[in-house]
Amino acid sequence: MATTTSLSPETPSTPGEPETTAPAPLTPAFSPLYQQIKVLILKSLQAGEWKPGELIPSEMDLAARFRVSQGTVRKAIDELAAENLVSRRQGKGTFVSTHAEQQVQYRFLRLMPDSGDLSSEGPAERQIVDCKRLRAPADIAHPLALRTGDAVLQLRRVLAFQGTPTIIEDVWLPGGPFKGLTADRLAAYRGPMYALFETEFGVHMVRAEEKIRAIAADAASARLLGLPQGEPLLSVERIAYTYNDVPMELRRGLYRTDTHHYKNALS
Amino acid sequence: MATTTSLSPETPSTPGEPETTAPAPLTPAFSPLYQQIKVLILKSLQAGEWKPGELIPSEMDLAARFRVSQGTVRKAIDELAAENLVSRRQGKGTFVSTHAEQQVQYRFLRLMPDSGDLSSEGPAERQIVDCKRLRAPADIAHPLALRTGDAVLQLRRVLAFQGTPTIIEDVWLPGGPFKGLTADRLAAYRGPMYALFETEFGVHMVRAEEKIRAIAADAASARLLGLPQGEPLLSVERIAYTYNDVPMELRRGLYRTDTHHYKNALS
DNA sequence: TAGTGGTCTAGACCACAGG
DNA sequence: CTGTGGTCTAGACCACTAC
Repeated sequence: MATTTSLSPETPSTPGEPETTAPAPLTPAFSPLYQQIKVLILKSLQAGEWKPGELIPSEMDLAARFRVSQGTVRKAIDELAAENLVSRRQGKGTFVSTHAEQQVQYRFLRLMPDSGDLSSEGPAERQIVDCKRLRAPADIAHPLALRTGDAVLQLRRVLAFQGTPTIIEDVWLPGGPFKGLTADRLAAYRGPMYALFETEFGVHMVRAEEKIRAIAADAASARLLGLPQGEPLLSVERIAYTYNDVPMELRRGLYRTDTHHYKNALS
Repeated sequence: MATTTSLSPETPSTPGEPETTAPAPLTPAFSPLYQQIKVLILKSLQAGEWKPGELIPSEMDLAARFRVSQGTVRKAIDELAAENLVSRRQGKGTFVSTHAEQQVQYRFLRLMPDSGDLSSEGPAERQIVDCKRLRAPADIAHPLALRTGDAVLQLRRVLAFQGTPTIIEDVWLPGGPFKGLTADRLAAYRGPMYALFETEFGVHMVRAEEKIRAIAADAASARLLGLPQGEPLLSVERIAYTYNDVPMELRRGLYRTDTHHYKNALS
C-alpha cells in the first residue's frame, strides 16, 4: 500500500477543497502508515474518546476502523506504549495510562530514600500551605505558553515522609483549564495530584522535563523544612505537558537530600 | 515454531550432559525466540566479535545464522537499539554503539548551559588533577563489586567550559581491567574518557545510574572551582556498567549550577 | 470457550546508501 | 545496480484472562 498518502478514517479526503485552507498537515504527509495511525489514536486520546484507565478498542477493531492490518496498528500502539501513553495487558487489552490506580504512586517523582524505596516509607503526608489566583509574571507565563498577566493558580505544599518534611513544591497552573481548583479540593483528594487533574479537570500529564540545580535554602524554605538557612537544597524545576506537547504545569520543588537522593538512569 | 525451547547456534544441545553441571540457563528457557536471539547477539557483543563502531551482520545474515526469520532478528535488534547498544542506519546497516565519533560528545553528561546546549560552548577544557593507584576502602569497593583492599585507580579532573571551571570529577576504576591507565595517557587522549576506555581497554560502558544531591562545597572543591566555601553544588554519584550489568566505574561529580543545570526528561 | 495481546513466519515492496 | 534497514500484509499459533 502507498506509504506516501495520508489517511483519515471514515473521512475520505475532500479533493475539491483548496490546499491553502487545509488545516495544516500535522501528519507530515510523507510518513509511514503506522505513524499516521499513531497520530489518529493520539487524537482520540486527546479528544477524550477513551479516558485514563479505560480500555481502548482491540487491535483488530482499530485495524478495521483504520483499514490497515493488525500489525500496523500494533506498531503504532507499540510506540504509544513506549511513551507510557497506554499500557498493554496480555489477555485483557490496551488501557489508557493514568496517574491514579497505578502501582507506582508517583510516576514523575524521582526522589528516593537512601535505603529502600518510596513505597517503603508509606504514604507521604501532604500539607497545602497556600493556594491563590494571580496574574502571571513573565517568568511564569512564558514556560506555560501564556501571556504576561494571564490568570494562573499558584499553590504551595509540603510533603513529609515518616514525619520529616522533605519536599516543598510551588505549582503554577493555567487559570483556564483549572478553574475551580481550591486548597480544600486538593486537601480532600486521596491520591497523586496528577490523578486529581485527570478526574476533576480532564488534564492528563504525559511527560515532563526537569532542570535541576543546587541552591541555598532561603529563610522561608528553611523554616518549612526545619533546616538552617543556607543549607544546600535540590531545586527541581519541572514543566509538565499534556498531549501534543502543550505545557500545563510549572512546578518548582525544593528537596532536602541529606536522607534522600534524586535517582536517574542513563543509557 | 516452539517458543518453549531454548536455542543455541551451530551448537546443538548436549542431552547427555547432566543438568546439574549445565552452566546455568541464563536464557530463562521459557522466553520468546527473539529474546533468545537478543541474548545471543548480546553475547557476541560482549565477546568482542563486533567492536564499538563496527558493522554487525545484516538482519538476513543473522537470521540465517540463528535459523529464524528476519522479522525475529529484527525484533531482537529493535530492543538492542532501544537500549542504545546498537544503532541502525538505513541503507548502511547496524552498528555497535560507541562513545567515540558520536555526534553527541558526552552521551552520559546531562549538564546543560542555561541557554543553548553543550556543543555551543565548544569543547570542554580538561585538566587531570590527580591519578593514583590505591587499595579500595569499603565504600568504593562495594559499588564496584570488588573486595575491600582490592586495587583501584583513582583519578580526579576538572572540566571547564569557556574558561570557567564547572565540573570536578573523581573517578574510581577497578585496577584489573584498567591496568596501565596513567594521567599522561588520559591527558594525551582526544575525545571522551569512555571512548578511551573502549579503544585502549576494551571496556564499553552501556548504561549508568546516578544519585543526585545538593551539598555544600568543601575547601578543596571551592578552590578548584573558584567559588566561596559552602557554596551549594550538585553532587552526582554515578555507577557505570558494561555488558551484563557489570559495574566498571564509580564516579562522583561536583557541578556548579549557577550557569548550568542538570537536565532530565520524564515520561 | 471466546477474545485479547504476543510471537513467528514468509513474502512483497519502499527508502536510502554506495559502488 | 545491489544490499541494507524500514514498512506492510496475511495468516498461523501461543499465552493469558475472563466468563
